[in-house]
Amino acid sequence: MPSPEEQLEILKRGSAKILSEEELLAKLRLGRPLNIKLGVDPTAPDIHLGFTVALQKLRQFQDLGHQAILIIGDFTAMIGDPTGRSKARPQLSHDQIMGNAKSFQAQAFKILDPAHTRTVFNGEWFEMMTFEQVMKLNSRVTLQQMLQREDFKNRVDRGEAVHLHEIQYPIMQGWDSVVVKADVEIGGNDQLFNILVGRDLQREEGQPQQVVFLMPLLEGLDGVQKMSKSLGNYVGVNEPPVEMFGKLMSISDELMARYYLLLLGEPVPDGHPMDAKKQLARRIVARYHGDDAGTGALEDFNTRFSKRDLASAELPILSLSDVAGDIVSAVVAAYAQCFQITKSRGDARRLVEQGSVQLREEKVTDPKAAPAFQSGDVLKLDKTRAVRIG
RNA sequence: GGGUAGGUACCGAAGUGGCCAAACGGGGUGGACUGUAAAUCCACUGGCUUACGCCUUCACAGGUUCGAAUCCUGUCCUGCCCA
Repeated sequence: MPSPEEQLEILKRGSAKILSEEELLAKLRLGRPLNIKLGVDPTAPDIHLGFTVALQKLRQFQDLGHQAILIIGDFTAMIGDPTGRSKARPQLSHDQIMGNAKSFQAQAFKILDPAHTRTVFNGEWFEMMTFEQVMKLNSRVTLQQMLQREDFKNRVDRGEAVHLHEIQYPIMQGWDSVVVKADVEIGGNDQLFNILVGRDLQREEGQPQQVVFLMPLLEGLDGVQKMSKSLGNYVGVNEPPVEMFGKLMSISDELMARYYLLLLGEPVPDGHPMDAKKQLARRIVARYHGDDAGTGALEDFNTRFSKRDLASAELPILSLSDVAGDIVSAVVAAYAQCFQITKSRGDARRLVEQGSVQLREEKVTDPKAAPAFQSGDVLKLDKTRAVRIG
């Protein structure tokens, strides 16, 4: 195992902020595996690339001999982390949450080392807390402390509702740290406040305080807001290779530089940005689906988009019997059958009228058209989707 | 509890009896241009319909009216001020 000093050097790489490095070094010198906490709220069934930034750091801790503690916030998910939000999250049912939690764990182990991971659900301790205990916990935090938070303060200033249950969130996250006796808590850059609350509570409980270990936030596909499930601007690690590849190809050059840095830990290579982006996409697909899938997705992309050769690309098959009738019906059926996307006939008609739909490489712009479909025909729906009639 | 301002489509926000499926902006989608990039330009953006039109929608439930997002009553929710 590397020396504490060496470990610190390794761990510092790619981090946004550590409070404090001295404390971390002192803990590393204890010579025992540290408890490294990372919390997740299973508010969606997918882990996205943004979250992998923290997961990868956690893995790095593991590789240095430390113990990962993955907290699944089944209880806190019901509240929802208000961090950075301008309004309260919709509350999820417990069933939804547990379903998400399950697939979540599976995905997390694409990155984490299961042998050195302890997974715990925070419902374990929150569900049985008495109101008395809750009040006691609450008595340690003041309203003013909460209002120091930019997002709460903004909402107050703008005259928007801040519900009391939202204010509980940081306290609960902090209590998690007490329960698992965290030595270090990893989080996104916006988690400073929440993690500091954990330190406060640990001190109150007479525990050593956790080190705050913040990772940069990865921007979502829009390049502006952080990658998040609820904003829909994310790339899930479980997404099919082709989709993942496609999403990554759609990012801006500027964003690509961030992705290189945060996901691959290196700068953008020289050359045409498009080639750099293809490499980025290939490597990330390979990371979660294997090298073959990465190469396959790249090849698929090349035939499909670079060469615009839909005919020889692999396409979902839409049965000939499903396309009886006019072109609009066929488009609706294609979205529904092959992509699980519900389009209204109005939507489909618009696509046709605006020149998005092509049959056998020919634009079909008349919604009334009822072309004679044949087996093997390629029906292009929009920029990225096409099906083969089979 | 009292006063007061509000609750409009994905979001923000107009509209205060018919011309409202509802201005405008953002977002989203499609097209042109490209590198499925950015920027830009154009179009579309409740459902059904080729269309005329029909249906559902302006917190919820009733009511007035030939006609309601708009008026009345009740209910629920939120901000602000007071207690």
